[in-house]
Amino acid sequence: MNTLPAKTVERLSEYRRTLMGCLNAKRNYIYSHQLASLLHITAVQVRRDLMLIGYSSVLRKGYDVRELIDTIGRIIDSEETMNVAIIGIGNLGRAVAGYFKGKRSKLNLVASFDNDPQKVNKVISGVRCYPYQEMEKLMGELNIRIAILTVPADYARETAENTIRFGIKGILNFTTVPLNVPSGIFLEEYDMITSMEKVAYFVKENRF
Amino acid sequence: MNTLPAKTVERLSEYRRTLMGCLNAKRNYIYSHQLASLLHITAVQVRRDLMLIGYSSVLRKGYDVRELIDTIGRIIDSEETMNVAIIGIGNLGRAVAGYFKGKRSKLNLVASFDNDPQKVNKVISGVRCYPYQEMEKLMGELNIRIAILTVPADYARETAENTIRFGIKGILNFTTVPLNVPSGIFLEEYDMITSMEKVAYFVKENRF
DNA sequence: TAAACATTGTTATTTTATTAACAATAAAAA
DNA sequence: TTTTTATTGTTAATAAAATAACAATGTTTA
Repeated sequence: MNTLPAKTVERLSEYRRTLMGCLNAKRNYIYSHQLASLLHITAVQVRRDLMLIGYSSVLRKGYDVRELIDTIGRIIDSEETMNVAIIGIGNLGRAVAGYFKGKRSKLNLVASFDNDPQKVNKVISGVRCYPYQEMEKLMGELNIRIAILTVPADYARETAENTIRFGIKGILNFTTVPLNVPSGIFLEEYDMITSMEKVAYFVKENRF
Repeated sequence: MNTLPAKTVERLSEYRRTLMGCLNAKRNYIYSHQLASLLHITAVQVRRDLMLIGYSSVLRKGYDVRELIDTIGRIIDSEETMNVAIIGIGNLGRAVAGYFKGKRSKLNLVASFDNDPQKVNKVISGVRCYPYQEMEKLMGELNIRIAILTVPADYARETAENTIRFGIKGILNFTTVPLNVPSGIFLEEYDMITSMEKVAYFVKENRF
């Protein structure tokens, strides 16, 4: 299978969680327009995305919720679990950690790192916090593949370089410092200030 | 001036902050390719964005950093300050509040709301937390235009509807629940789980 | 049974975003 | 002074994403 467009991957993640909600509500089949409306997108978008992953419904009966959840999982999850660490377990790090409570099936938060002695060697938001100095050793031992960067801006670049040196393959950068990474490392950045200023701009303009 | 493309607005926010860093470093002029490289994008992108806001440099001298900061401000900031509230001052809310410390010039965080008696009427992360019940009254009094939604998923929809009823014009939704809003309200959503699963997918695929 | 209908999968079209190409031009070098 | 060079602003080309169009087809209704 070819690599999917990034936007499709994002929506697949959202489809799956929405579908899990449907299962909980004992709904076993769902039409494209229903799934679309739960996510406030169009039915065509849903059908197109599902086409890309080769999923087919029974005509006029809608999609089999459980089956579709599985199919999406086969596409976007890895075979074995993928281990994740949070670097910097301040407010933001703890918030992110909280999302792992609901058990992301194949994504495993296995460690956090910090250099605050108050935090080190404690379990914070459900995950053990290790001293920053042990990162090198533990990245290997725990087979950590993804780093979530929630350190203060001043440490962003240095920390990112370290995680890469210690073998990380993907970084989710929540700091406001833009990173660049060598090829072979996947980088996803999210900047909250940008989002806030964007909202302010469009509110001011009031046409969008 | 026509409304700018959303992506351009996002980059303008990033340009400005990068330029402020330059000013601090006593750099007064900057070439498009230098600004680009600080953000790990292309010089054409920078020039194109600046073309859209009608900024011109002195040829071959690069952009005047201070002037460009001002120009961007005139485009993306509103005349008067725009007031913001954080709804739900848990870990994520506190993390967001932290970004206002550095004083977003025209974006003012004036309140947070929560219904935890432990938090109410205290100053948390630099902002006073008011009881959820007072939202209606204070949204008007404090002239709050933008709501940042950092409540637990179960409250997302209800809370969003309330903020809209109380006069908010823009929502930045950090919950994992997709919202839909009436026209005239600007909605920006960010879903951390989606980002994490996206990173996991591309790490697994290892071609992007 | 035949006609109308609802839904899907997919191709075609449009829109949006990015990248490339290049003329214009001033500074620096010859 | 003339030539070369570096940089910009802008138009043209390409790529990516979203939307529309529609044939195919099984279900329901008449």
